[in-house]
Amino acid sequence: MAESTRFSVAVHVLSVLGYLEQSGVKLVSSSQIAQSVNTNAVVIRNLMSALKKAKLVRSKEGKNGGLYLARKPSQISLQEIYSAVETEGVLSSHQKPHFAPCPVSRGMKKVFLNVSKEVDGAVAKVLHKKTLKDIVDQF
Amino acid sequence: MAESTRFSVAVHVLSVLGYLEQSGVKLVSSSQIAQSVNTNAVVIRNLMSALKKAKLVRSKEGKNGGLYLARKPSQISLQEIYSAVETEGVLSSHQKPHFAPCPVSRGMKKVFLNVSKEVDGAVAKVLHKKTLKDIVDQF
DNA sequence: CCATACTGTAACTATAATCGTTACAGTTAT
DNA sequence: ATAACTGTAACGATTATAGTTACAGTATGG
Repeated sequence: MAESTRFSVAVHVLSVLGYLEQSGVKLVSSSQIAQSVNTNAVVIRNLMSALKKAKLVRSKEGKNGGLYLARKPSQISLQEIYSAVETEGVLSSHQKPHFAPCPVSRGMKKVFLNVSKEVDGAVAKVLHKKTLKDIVDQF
Repeated sequence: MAESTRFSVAVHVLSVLGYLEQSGVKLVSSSQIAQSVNTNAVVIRNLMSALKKAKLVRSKEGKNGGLYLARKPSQISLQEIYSAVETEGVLSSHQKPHFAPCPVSRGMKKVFLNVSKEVDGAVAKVLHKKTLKDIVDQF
């Protein structure tokens, strides 16, 4: 499987919200955000669905509605964004059934999972230190 | 894009070579390895092509030929395996053209790349510490 | 020296994941 | 009421990856 770009789009989207918030804009519509990302508004709304579940954004429905950050950018870590939109870790194991006569084949899944967990932990540590504010301040 | 499983297959393949080497087996054919991974022999040979370029394995052609490790398992780090088979880092940025009027859109690529590099560095550090021997010893 | 069993690689097809689109129901402001 | 939004389902398009077929090249061993 090719790697997901959901995380990068999520960071982009939240950065737009954070950036405009600084300029006094309270609500941003999904189609405005879609313009910035250069994609379809529905793609943004689907992503927002995940970000809402993670309580990173809130929305106002109806006319003149839109999206806004649920917290201050300094209180949103990239790690939270990551886990909100990516279900799997950074390394993915192949999922073929094992070949019973081979001990390596039988044990591979478990062994790889341990490596995978360790890598995910290191990634989480890096992302935990960075907040959305750190990103927004660069614009 | 769905995430690549090339790394996990590469670790599996090299583990098979390392494991059998311990049992005195000098050469393993691509179809034997394919059985263990539960895939096609050509998939293995294509992967081996990358691993040969990285000088992690060698091959003997012709009848009774096969593949073998170029170095001892203790001298092969998971980091080397990773960079041999994965061209991109663990985080991938979306590649849409930017929307010129939006500063976030214009700057996003560069900003995300910095995060990406930092994450890749952390992953490399973890993988560098682990060798193929550490993996093989678990079987 | 020919049959056999391998590697190496190109070219093509199949499959699956993701993205994008259409459509429409629900909600709120004016 | 109408217009402008969000929310979500369903479907189609696109793309990445895996798998397959085919065959040339190479070494071994009878």
